[in-house]
Amino acid sequence: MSDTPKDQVSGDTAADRFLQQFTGYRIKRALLVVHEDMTETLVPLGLRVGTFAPLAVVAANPGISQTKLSDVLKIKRSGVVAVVDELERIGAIERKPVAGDRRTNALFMTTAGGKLWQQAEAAIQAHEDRLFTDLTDEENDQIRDLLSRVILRAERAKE
Amino acid sequence: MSDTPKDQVSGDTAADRFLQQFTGYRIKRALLVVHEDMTETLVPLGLRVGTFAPLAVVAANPGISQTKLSDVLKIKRSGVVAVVDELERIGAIERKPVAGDRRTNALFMTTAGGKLWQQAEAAIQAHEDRLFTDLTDEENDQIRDLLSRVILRAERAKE
DNA sequence: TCCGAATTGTTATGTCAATGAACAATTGAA
DNA sequence: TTCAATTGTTCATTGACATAACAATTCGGA
Repeated sequence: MSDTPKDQVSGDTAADRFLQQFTGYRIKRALLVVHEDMTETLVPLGLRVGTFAPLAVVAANPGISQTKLSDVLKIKRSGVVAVVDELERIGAIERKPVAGDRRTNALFMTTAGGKLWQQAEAAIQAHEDRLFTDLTDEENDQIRDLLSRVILRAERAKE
Repeated sequence: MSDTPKDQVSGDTAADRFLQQFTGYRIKRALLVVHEDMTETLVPLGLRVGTFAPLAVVAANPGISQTKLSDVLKIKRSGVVAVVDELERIGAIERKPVAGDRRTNALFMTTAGGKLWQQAEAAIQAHEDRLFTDLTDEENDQIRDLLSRVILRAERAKE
């Protein structure tokens, strides 16, 4: 195989280019690098990729229930339990009883959690700026719009 | 919470819109729906999302080694073993010894595998056309170009 | 008012994709 | 020739989910 004698940048081979004809594969690869960089960004804060989104939702929706959270995050209620456990354990949020319904937990951020969220949001904003720095603002808007349309369309089709 | 009384389309709440300010989250959600639809598309062919890409690479690179395959797919050699096992078990590809090197396996598609690949490629092409039908050709090119730049940039930064 | 159905959070268990560490066989290089 | 590197492999583990069952609680209709 003399056409690829020893290339460090293996993302530039003919085989790779062939594979990237599929948009789905590109999305996967893009998520891979984003996930990796995001993980490194959140480690110093004691957060993970899987706890950032829940924290964001609770920050924006004080008193949200776990079921509602599972709905927003598109994960099952059983999965929410572990995530809320973790965020509660590190003291970022807390479960509180709800007046009219003893089944439900209302999720609130602690004051420590508020500060943590401020840092996390700034860190992730910087991370995205860094990763997407090649893109103009217009391109950034475009890519987000296109992704949204794909998501909405597919979800509507599932009904 | 009277602002979201009972919406079936939970992807349209304020909470969700807030979360989607992060491009990384949109990518994740997009991959989720793409992955789901792709799975349904491949089931009738006896393939999975995780076996489609390897099959594509072997189709385009007859005689490729497992290590090279792991390099192209960005997964570890140990992970390739299981995938190649599966593709060999369903009779799509086969391991063949290499003349000059008794360590290496050369991967080739069987004739049955060739037909399977033809069907799979067509099915996935239809799947992408269906999912991305809202997008013009130009937008499709754009989104792929933008994703590529994100991927290349992030991978170069890791060196 | 009462009783069955639905909802909420939870536990236990499984699955799927991928990783890391160790290993034998083989090859390459000093 | 001998030591380092490479290839494929096994095994144990992880992370991020899903499914199924369950107790406690609430709701809705006879």
